[in-house]
Amino acid sequence: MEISDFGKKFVFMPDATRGAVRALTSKQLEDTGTEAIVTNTLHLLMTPGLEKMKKLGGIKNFMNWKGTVLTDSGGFQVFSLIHSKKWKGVVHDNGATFKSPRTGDMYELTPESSIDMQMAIGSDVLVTLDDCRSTNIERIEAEESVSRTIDWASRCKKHFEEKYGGTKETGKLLSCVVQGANFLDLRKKCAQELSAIGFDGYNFGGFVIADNGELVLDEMRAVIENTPKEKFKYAMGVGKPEDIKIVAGLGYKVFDTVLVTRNARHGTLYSNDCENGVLRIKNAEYSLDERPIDSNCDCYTCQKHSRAYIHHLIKVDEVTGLTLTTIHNLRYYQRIIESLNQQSY
RNA sequence: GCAGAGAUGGCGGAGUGGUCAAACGCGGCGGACUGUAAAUCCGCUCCCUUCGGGGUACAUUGGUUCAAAUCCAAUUCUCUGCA
Repeated sequence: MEISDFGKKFVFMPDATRGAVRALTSKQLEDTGTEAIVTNTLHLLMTPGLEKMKKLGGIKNFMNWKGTVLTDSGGFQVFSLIHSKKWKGVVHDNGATFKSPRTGDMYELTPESSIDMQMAIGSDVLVTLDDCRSTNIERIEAEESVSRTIDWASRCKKHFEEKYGGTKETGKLLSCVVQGANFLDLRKKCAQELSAIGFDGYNFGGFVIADNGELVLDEMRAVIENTPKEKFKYAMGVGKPEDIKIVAGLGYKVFDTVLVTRNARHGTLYSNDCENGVLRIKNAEYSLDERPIDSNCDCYTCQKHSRAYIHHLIKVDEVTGLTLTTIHNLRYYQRIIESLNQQSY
C-alpha cells in the first residue's frame, strides 16, 4: 500500500503493541489479510528503547513486516496507566512521566520525544501525543485535556517538520487526536483547532463507549463534521464487528481494537454460525463439535481444525490454541473490512 | 507382627468443642473484555428452595456434651519406621 493512500479505503489494524500481534508470526499475520498494524511508542520505548530500535533498523526490519505501520503516540497510556493510577506517573504540560512498576525505571514522553521514538520505530503513520481521558469526566478536566492535546499536537507537528522535514521529506503521515470527552462543543473546538494546524489524518480519541454501553456517535460525528473532508479519519479503539460497521457509516475509514486478539486469547470467537455472532470456545458444548468455528470462514484455523480441537487446546493451555483463535478472529475482521470495501465500490 | 501417624466436599489441602456447608488452591460451569501492565479478570460450583430459608454432610458404628469435622471407644482402611 502506498502511504499516501492510507485511509482511502477501509483498513483494520490489529494491535502489535510490543512488536507482535500476540501469538502470531509476521507471516501468520500477513496471511489473515492484514495490511497495517499499530505498534506502541511507550511500550517500545521501554523495550527495546530508542537507540536499540534505531540500530535494529526500525520495527519493519525487526519484525520482518512488509505492511504499513502506524505508531500510537503513548497518549492512550497517559490514560490507561497514569490517569487510571495503574502506574505511578505524572501528566504535566510538557508531557508525561511513566514509572515502570517492573523495573522502577522512569520514561518521559514529550510531544518531541514521542515523535523521535516514532521515527526510530520507522512508522509510516505517526500520531501526535495526546492527553487521553476517560468518558465521564468533569468539564474542567476535559478542557485541560483538550488544550494540552492541541498544544502537544502543534509541538509534534513543528518537531516533525523542523527535525525530519515533515511529510514532504519523509513520505510519512502525521495524524492528530481529537479529545473532548462527551462535551460536544469541546469535541468541535478541538477538531477545528487541530484542523487549523493541519494534519494528514484525524483520529477520534478517548473512549468510544459510554457508560450505558452505547457508542458515542454524536461525539464521533462532531469530529467528522469539523475536520477536513479529504483527510483520513481513524476511530481509535473501534470496536466490535457491529460497531465498525456503524462507525464506517459515519465516515471513519481506519480502525483498531484489542478486542479481536484479546477475545481470541480469552476464548471468545466470532462466528456467523452462532446467535449474536459469538462462539465461546471454552464452553462444554464444543468439546465434541467437529465443525469449523465458522462454516464460511476461509482462515487457516477454519480450514484445518475443528471446534473440538481448539476447545481442547484452550482448555489445556496449549499456546497453539491462542495462535489458532487469533488467526480466526483476525481473519473474521479482515473479511468484514473486505466486504465494506466491496460495498463502497 | 510391633511402634507411630492419619482418614475432611470431584481432587489437593486448612480447620482440632459452638461464629463450619467448612479457608485457600486446582478442576468444573458460565460471563466480561473496545488507541493491550490482560494466555487476564469476575461470578457460581453438596441437595432442595416461593431465595426468607430448609435438608443431609467431615471413613464406619456407638458414646460424652446444651452443642462434635473437632473429645472418647471399637471397627475398617492408608502411610512411615522397626522386625
